[in-house]
Amino acid sequence: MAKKAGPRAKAGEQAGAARGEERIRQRNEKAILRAATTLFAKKGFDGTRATEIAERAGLPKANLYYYFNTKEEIYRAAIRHLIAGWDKALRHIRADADPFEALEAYVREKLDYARKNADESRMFANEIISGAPFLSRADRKHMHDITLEKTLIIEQWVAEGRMRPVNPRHLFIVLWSTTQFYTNFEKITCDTLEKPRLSPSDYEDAARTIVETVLRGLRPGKASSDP
Amino acid sequence: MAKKAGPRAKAGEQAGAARGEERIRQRNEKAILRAATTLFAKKGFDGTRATEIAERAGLPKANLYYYFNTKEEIYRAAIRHLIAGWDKALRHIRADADPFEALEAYVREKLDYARKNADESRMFANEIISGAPFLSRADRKHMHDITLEKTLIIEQWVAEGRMRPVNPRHLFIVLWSTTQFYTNFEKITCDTLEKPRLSPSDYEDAARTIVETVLRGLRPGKASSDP
DNA sequence: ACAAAAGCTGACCGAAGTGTCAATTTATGG
DNA sequence: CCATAAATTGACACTTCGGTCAGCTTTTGT
Repeated sequence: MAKKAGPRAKAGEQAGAARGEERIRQRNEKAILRAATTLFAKKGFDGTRATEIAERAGLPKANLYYYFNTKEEIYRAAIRHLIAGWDKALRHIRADADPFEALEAYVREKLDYARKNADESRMFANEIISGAPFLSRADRKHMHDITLEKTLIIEQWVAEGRMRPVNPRHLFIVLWSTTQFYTNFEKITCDTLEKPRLSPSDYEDAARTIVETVLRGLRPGKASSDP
Repeated sequence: MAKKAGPRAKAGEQAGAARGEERIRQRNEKAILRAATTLFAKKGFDGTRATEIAERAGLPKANLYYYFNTKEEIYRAAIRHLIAGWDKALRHIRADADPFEALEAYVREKLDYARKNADESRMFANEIISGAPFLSRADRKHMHDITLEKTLIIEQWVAEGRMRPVNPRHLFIVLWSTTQFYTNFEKITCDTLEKPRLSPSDYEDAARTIVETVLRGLRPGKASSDP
């Protein structure tokens, strides 16, 4: 199939007037994706109605289908967008950096990213819990490759005696889980902290807790393993 | 409304033949709840069709509506069930216990519970991410109260110098996030560990990692905070 | 200025899904 | 065994929702 969805779906800004070319299309697609992400995050794919997305984007429903062929296409576009931001924070993990400075920077940035992009973060979590039915093999490979690369750096640090021995894959899992929990499970976090909403200072407390528990446990030092 | 849903919805086993009283009803409700939990976990409330639940429970759809008035009622019943298991693992946190033995036992049991009740755990995660629209105030208060109680114990341990200073609420959040991540986000965990499925030994590795990072960081010892 | 392309939209359709019901069968208690 | 309650179910009513379409308006290039 694939018959309509606008006349020129691809072919970015190749030449000619770079000014406002495709301005309208870009603005509307962005509005649709923003609205969709918020709704998908809260209500999931099936729980979100095309009409709702349209309303939130300030467009009539039929207009949605001028830009996208199906609701699923909107969902996939949103997923693609958030996959692109996956590895941002990982750039701190460099072999020539100080392990603990690098890991702390990573934790703080990840926490910050989740806070500032709460909807994306939640939508992603939803997708994974549901078994990642819309993640392409390429998406998963990408995430996997990036992780593997950073894994090797951790192993190197361990080999150099700069950190305690640790399974780097599990370490990343622990770091992901903690940094995403605050945003993804905001409701339960708020209940626990007895706050109506999470403030920046709560995120600061979170960062400190993660650094002082998870990371401190990895600092080299005489073995105090058994009591 | 609320007109049907079986003749005797409540009034457990009060008297008379305790043998097979209400056997059929009990069996069927259980089958429905089990089937529903699995589906709600994977596809969310709106993504799950009443027909699917019925099929999975081995019943015709109309029979579902003999036991429950609405799909929402099924969902609520499932939620109620899993809230009941929330505090199981927390029983290890007792003031007279050794802090690290207690915390390790807690971590291991929580990990184990999540693994063995993956569907419930995922359904719960789904509910929270979506903003906990079906959690009653009482449910939330229950969770909050239990947590508060354990929080005080941690504070006592800190005051006695048996652990490093830590914000107990954040500590619990870190512990929840890590212990639930493996099950809730199984897909991403598998990709990261390069396994098709998680084996018990992977969970053992997870437990060890959590204990050796998160918990080790809390052991008292001379301050090695700054480099 | 004007033609062609892009953008917009109200009205509509068919598929699918929730919940209903009346009629039938099965279990239970005396 | 019979009467009454419980359990079962196929067929159906009603609604909602994803997606279409034909014709309209606006923008753009020349």
